[in-house]
Amino acid sequence: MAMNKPPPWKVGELAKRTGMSVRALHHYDDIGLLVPALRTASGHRLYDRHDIERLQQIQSLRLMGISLEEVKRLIDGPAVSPRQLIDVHLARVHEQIAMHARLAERLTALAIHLDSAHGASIEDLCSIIEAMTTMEQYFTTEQLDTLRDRRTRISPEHMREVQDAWAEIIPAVRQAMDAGTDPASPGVLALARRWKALVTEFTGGDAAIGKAVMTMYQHEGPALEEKLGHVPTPDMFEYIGKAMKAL
Amino acid sequence: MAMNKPPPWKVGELAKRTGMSVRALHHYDDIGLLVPALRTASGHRLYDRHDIERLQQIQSLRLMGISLEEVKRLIDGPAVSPRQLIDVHLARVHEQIAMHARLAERLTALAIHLDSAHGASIEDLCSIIEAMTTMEQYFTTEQLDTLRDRRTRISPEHMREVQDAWAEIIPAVRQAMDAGTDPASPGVLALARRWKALVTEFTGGDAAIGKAVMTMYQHEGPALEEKLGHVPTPDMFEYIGKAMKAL
DNA sequence: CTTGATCCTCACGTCGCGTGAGGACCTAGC
DNA sequence: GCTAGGTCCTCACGCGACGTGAGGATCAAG
Repeated sequence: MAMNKPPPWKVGELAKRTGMSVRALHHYDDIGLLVPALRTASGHRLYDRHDIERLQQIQSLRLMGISLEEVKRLIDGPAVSPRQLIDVHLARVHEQIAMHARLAERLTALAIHLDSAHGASIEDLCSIIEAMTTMEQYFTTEQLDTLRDRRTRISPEHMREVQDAWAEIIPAVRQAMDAGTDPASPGVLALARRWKALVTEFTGGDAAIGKAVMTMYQHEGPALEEKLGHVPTPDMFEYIGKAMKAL
Repeated sequence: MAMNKPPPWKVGELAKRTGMSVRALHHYDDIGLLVPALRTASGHRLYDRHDIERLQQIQSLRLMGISLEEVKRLIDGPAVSPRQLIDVHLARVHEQIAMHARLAERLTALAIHLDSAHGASIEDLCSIIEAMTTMEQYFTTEQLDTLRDRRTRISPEHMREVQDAWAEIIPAVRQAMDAGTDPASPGVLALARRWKALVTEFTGGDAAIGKAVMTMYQHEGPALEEKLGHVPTPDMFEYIGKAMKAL
């Protein structure tokens, strides 16, 4: 038997009834969104039936995530069509979702990296992030997924073996190239075979990934060298390419 | 041949190099996140190598959506483990996504309603929203999907027919009930048959939906009456229930 | 008349800067 | 040496939707 008190209501009562805070109602008054129909001599706000209807409209629209500004425009002037506003607003929400989804993906990938390299310092954390964002520039999402998937299946020891192999091969190739050795010479061919094997293992035979890696190295060469140690330069790609043709 | 000027750099140069705004760098200085190593006699900020590394860390962490406050805590004091922070942050992001996804669902449903009832005023818009949010209280998401799906397959004319049928049946049942007519009497049984058919058509035979409708009417009775016109009361449910048992 | 609840009006804080305002400094050409 | 245009400095308001007091007036009940 809720004895519904008749209007006019004071802020506190209205707040309780509608589940709003008194401060919010004050705010709506301040910005002219919901100005109470009357006030007592002492200045207390008194809301009438019409105000309450308006407040319910406001609450409904706010539930849809519409800003107070837009709510006001919608209620006060039917200059904007509801349908159009909903569409625009929905588009904004979808954009937000897409952004947050991308963020969540990055964070999840980051968490995986942190798990594998535990005891990570802030520097490690940041360089992983940097590497990830750099990779995002050059690889498609699927390619990144493929690489991530493959990485999880590789043991840390093997990872180090591969690193060591590159650290051995790259300087060797540079030396041969600088010495003007024929790319088709047996020594260079041996290097090319090892090179090709390493690349194939990394790319899984996917030529697109191989190309992406090359363009990444070409653009980010100096920056990567600091982090990875030994990085092939474009002329080395050319040189070893000749050797591979002679295989 | 980008001649990399050596540090120290002034704000404008650093801003260009890092893609930040000068104002942002000022802000980071203000909050003590990135205080330039030195200043000229006239007060111009000069950033050294160390500052730049720190800025790159800041940028990395900001890319993951981490707040300036947390970035500061992470870099300055390794009191918080990166891993934990990422997890917490990821949880927050997922929450955000869930919220926005729910919002998008509501907005999409709303858009569908607006399409069917075109030329909708703001009042219509708000009452649709209100009805939707009320329904959300009583039906599960799948039930709402089912109902929405079924609604789209029904022609507007049929919708009106159903409305008219209820407007006829409900007062008739009330009259019979108030008159103390036996629920098993032929007239009431005829009403019960029509009632049952209408309910079955709406619920699609789903008892859970039927129950949800009943509890909704019981809780929201008076509020719904204003909008839908004729609404059955709990005692009418009981009365017609007896009649249905006698069918 | 007192007391506790409710009401009022400022006004600052949130978060990450954008955007001026008003003035000092720096570099280059004359 | 002077001037002009670019860069730098320090305030300080603004955004969005209120939360959270501060300090004081008003109201309803005992």
